[in-house]
Amino acid sequence: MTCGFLYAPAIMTIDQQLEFLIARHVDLFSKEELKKKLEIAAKEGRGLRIKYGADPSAPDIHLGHVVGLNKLREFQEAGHTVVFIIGDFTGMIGDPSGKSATRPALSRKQVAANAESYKQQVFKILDPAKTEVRFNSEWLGGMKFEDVIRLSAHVTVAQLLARDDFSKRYGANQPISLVEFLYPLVQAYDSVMVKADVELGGTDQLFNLLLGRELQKIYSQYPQVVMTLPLIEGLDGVQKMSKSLGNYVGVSETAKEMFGKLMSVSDELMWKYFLYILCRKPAEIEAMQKKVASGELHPRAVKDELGRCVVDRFAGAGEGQKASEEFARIFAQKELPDDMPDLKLDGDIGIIDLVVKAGFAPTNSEARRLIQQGGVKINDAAVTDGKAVIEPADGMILKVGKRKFARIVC
RNA sequence: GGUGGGGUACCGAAGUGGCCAAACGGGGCAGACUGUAAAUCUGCUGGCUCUGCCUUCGAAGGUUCGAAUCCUUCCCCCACCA
Repeated sequence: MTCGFLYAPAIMTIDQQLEFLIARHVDLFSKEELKKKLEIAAKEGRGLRIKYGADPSAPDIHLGHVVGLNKLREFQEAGHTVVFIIGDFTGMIGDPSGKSATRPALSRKQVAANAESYKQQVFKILDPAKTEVRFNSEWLGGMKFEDVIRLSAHVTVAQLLARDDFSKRYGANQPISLVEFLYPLVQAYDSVMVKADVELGGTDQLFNLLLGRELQKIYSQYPQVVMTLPLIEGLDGVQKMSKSLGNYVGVSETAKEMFGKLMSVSDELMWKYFLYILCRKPAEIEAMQKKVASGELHPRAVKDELGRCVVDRFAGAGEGQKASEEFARIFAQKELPDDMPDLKLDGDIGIIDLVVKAGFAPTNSEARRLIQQGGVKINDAAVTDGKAVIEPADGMILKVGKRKFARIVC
């Protein structure tokens, strides 16, 4: 079984290309328009401009982003150009998001640093040669207040309140800041400025993307095609994958971390990952599901493949196999990991101090709890007495919980 | 500007003088079971030199033997009406 990513065949008819490009979408406005755009582009011998916006405050690209990035890559494979917009202007203002605390405003320097990190990660998926990276401060930074007012005149409050999360929050007496209100408008204006043919986003972006169409019409442009892709659930299987919830797998994590995290997802969820992260064909996934249902294939084996393929793709070819083997040794055969941190000790040490010194508990109280609950082991034997004193010996192994190890060195 | 509702631990939310380090739920952590899956079950979830002590309920003062709870001042948030 190869772990190859699904790329476009070299030559496709317009109809084939259309089907390829709209695979896995949730919303699409509209298929006919996209077809028309593809035809015109083909006739004129150019590619379409596919817009995708990114928030500059989160330079950790994770599998949730990959869902959209995969689609962008597919557009590139079909000969189109991705316009990757980093929302640095809005990031510098700081966005008071309804649910969480006000996001900190970022400095110019931070934004620039984040952008670099962004590119590095995004180009694990996108083709740099067919990507145009833009910052929206380019056009927003020079706007006068007068321009802002003119822009705002195009949209009504009722239109904005039509957005699902706005109307919900308004109905529930939740605050909505004016900045948030302006956000969709700003994003829509970006579409005008980059002359987007298509804009891609998560399903939560639908309203903003559609507003882009409206605004483009007002500015006498041919409106962009809007396509949304699903927001996949994170490791907990319930909440959307996001950095703030900590339920994500980052594309820049180590092979070991990625693999371990993927093995902890639920069986139901892994199929989604096969579809949206690895872009496996639905028929292929169904075949696997049937085999699992009949008992012919163990779900663990399927998940192992998922882990190997994802790791290979983001950490480098061959890394997946290594991570899988290491994982099997540690958790199935309960052996020790290849590399674990050394902990230098000089003399006798209380078990609580040891756990804290190793960095496996933030406070003594926490360490005490872990010990009392049987989560602390020295050389595979649980230490449950908080007063125990450890005489260090070279090569002694401290294990806390299931996955924290340290080797003691004297 | 006016009216009303609020600010409690990671989050939501009870508590309105002592039985409050603070119910309950979520999350998290540990243990059992496993495929480090899910589900389930059990325990823990402020700190410490831990049968006790210290700090915490927006902030600062005050009343009281005793305050998250009462009083004063202040700060902040939300909705509605202007």
